Amino acid sequence: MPDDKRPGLTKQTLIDTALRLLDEVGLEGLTVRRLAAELGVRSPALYWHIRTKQELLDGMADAICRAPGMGPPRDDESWQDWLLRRARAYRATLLARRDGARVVAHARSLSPETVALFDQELTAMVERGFTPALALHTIASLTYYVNGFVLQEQAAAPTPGSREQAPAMLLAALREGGGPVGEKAFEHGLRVLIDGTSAALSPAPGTGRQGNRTPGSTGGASPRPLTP
Amino acid sequence: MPDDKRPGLTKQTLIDTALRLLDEVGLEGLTVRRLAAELGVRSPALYWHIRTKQELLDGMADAICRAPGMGPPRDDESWQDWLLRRARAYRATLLARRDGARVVAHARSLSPETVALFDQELTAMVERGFTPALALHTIASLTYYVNGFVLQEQAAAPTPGSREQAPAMLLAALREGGGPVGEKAFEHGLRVLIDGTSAALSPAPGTGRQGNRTPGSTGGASPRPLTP
DNA sequence: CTCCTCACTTAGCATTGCTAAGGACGTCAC
DNA sequence: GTGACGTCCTTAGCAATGCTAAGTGAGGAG
Repeated sequence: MPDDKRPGLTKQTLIDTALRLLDEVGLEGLTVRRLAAELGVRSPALYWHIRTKQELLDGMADAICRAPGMGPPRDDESWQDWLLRRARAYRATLLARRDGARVVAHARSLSPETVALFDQELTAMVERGFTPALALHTIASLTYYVNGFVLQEQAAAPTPGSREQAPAMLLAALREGGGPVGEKAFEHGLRVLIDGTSAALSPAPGTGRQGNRTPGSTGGASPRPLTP
Repeated sequence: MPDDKRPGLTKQTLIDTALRLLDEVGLEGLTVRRLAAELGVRSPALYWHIRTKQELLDGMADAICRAPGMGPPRDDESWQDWLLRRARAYRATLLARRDGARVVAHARSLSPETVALFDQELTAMVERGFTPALALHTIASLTYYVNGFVLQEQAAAPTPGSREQAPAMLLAALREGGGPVGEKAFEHGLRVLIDGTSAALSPAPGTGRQGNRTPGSTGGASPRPLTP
């Protein structure tokens, strides 16, 4: 089906193969020579399609950021539900690939397509009552949280026996509610961020904080806390 | 004061010098040979004091994590003020050193001393009304946020001219309230996290969410939103 | 004085990202 | 046909990396 041009290799081919190879060998093991071998060519051949290895990594990060689940909300979706869904999908995408978080952390630039997708998300948020700056800050904060979270999650060598020598309160916390990573920890921070955003978007009456809302466009923003 | 033994070099000396050198040459430029030259020795000499370069990086990250401003709150400090202060100090510490965030992101383990300090923080939070698990999740979320934030902040090559070709809504956001990084963006996410934590700690009456609080120890936890 | 351990040296290995130069192959003008 | 040209890949190799192996000199213990 793919109406291929002449070249046997494409930048996109490199990126796809590199992502697949990443799962096998990890970021440390992802060398230019190894990728070339996977593609059946010699390593300098890759430099006809990419200028530097960093450019390849940027492409990989970009592909990850355009995973299914990202993108603007559906029309019937509240911004809370959408942000929850998006953040979970984003974490799942990062977790799905070995060293996925490290790859996006090392990326230096995003493609115009991804920026455009991001812009659609901002637009949808503004339609739901956010100011542009508030929308940007909200989605940025959420992204930073997920990045930092999965980065820790994937960096954590389980280190068997570390739990035994944990100090008292830390040990109590571990016994009570799971570690600092994992599903429960992620959901906690996620809920805190969404709840806090609700408060920032439409401050409760009487708290006297000046909301920087555009007056008169209450839209679909609802201040109710989430009900998990 | 330090009762030095014979050796001219110490693991601590390596770490301190490496941190100083990091500001000069960045993480990419921080090679074992370069550090050895800075210390006036040949590169294999360092391997008498460290097992691997990663161990050096771990030590550097550990030193960063024990910067001034970290550690448990003062007695007269509310947990909100303390978390705010701590998060700001943490960000400032990461920002102060070139590639500071990348260094802690690459770290694989923390020293027992740092874990103990962390445990003191958890204890102080429990004294202020948190459950151990809630305290752990809260401080972990905050740390992930700051890590992710500064990581982005220090990765951002300013890319002059990128603002001109930004899509409509993104451009509006940039004009309105500053970029996705910087002081304003950081403070926004920080406030959202603290406000959301207040809600999680003592849910507003009537919302019907089951708080996992230890009943009867309301402590110093106050549900008021922050007044910036 | 001898021995031993510590702390460092010289020499070098395998691997890395990347470059330089060349060569096979197809297309197109003439 | 044929030569010029652009595309895409090759072989060869460079400088730099983390790290290891083996040796060396200094200083204390006996």
